Amino acid sequence: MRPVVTIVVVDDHSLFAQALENLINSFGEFKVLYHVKNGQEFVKKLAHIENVPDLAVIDINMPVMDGVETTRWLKKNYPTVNVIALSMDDDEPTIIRMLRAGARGYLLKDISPTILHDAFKDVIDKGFYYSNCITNHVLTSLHRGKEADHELKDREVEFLKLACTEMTYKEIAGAMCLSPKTIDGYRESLFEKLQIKSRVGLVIYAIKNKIYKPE
Amino acid sequence: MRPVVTIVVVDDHSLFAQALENLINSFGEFKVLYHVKNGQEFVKKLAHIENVPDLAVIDINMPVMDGVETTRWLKKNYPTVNVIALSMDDDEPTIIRMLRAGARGYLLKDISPTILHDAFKDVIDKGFYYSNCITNHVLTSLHRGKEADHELKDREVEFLKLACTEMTYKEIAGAMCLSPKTIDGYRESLFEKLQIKSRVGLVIYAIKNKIYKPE
DNA sequence: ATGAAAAGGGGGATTTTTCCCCTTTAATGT
DNA sequence: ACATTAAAGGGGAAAAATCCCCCTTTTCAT
Repeated sequence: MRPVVTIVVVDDHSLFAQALENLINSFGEFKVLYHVKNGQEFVKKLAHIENVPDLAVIDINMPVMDGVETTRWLKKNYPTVNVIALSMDDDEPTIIRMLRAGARGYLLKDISPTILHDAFKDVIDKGFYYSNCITNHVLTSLHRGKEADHELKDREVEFLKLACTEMTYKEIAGAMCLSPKTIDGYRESLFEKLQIKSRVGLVIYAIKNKIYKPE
Repeated sequence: MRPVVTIVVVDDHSLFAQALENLINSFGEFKVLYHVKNGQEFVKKLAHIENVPDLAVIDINMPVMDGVETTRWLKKNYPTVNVIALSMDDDEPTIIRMLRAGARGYLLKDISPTILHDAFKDVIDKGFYYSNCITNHVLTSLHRGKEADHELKDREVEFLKLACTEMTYKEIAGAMCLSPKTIDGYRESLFEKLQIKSRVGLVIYAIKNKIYKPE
């Protein structure tokens, strides 16, 4: 008989977190220590060393300190904690970033309790859990190879955020302390990288990739 | 001693629905009959008359048949069912639409189980539950009066959707079988109504108001 | 060390977007 | 019946976005 596996839930929807806590506890083999609203609260809680769990179930879309940041911090400071990412949307870039940050599994919020249970067991016993839909995503991504991995630079991301406002490129140039011509260069190189043709394309890309979050 | 209140949960995140079901049952005074993934499934379930609940907890963002549609249908066909809307975002237009559709309460997913419990009791006993943040929203909306209720016409919504693509206005005009000049008129009137200055403003507005949904 | 990128910037042309003022036709209210 | 308003459309101009080809300086890997 192995000891009870301890778990922490990190999710800003506290109703969901609470409900999930009850569900997990009902499995019997697991014990939820507590749940927190975001990464920052988790960091605070972890200051008390007795609160370190075996497993952390982390939501990706959170204000303050999101899932990717939290996972990265956790892997650096408490590498023994296994991370399972929990998210509503299954967009590929997010999955990749989450796995690179150190997550051992990725689950969508529309799964069944049974699958959740299986995933927990797999991560504890085998060290990982990858559902079919996730492996498909990752495989297609890897298949496309590294030449398509348009990693945006900090400066480009900054520009992208401003491009989602009603500023003209000239105003953006002023805000970034660059010449309008340089901004024009950024724009053109992004059009090429992202395979788009207009500023609307920039906005849509930024929103899909959570570089700009409306509301 | 009153009889047990029966509840149905409608949410496409079945993990959340399941977890919420457990939580609600743990209150003791309520009994969740079943949970479904969307309005269409709810309609099917209701075909068996013995499955009609006292209360329906309905998520707003669902594929297939969303919260507003579901509530409207429910109020027409089963007016005795009380509806509590459950959502992640607290954007005002959505709240207004949901209340107009017939919801008796509006809750955010980041509330505590206690508040959830109170809301259920209020809706059953008093027929409504409005949290502080919601009443603020609604009051500010009502305060702004009816002249600011930019209800968009079908044609404008159609234009707005196309404006979120990489089509030029000329192409949009072609797609909508209108002169480019008419499209220019739509654009200008929307700029006025929505208090914006550029096409980026249109895209952001459309996304915030769920007229265009990226992925 | 040296050639190749990468980062910042310029000139200039073409389209698109944005803006303002104006006309016609059809629907609508009083 | 008549005024009003909404919807579709036009002319024309200024501003912004898009595109293409060019230059310098720095950084960086072989």
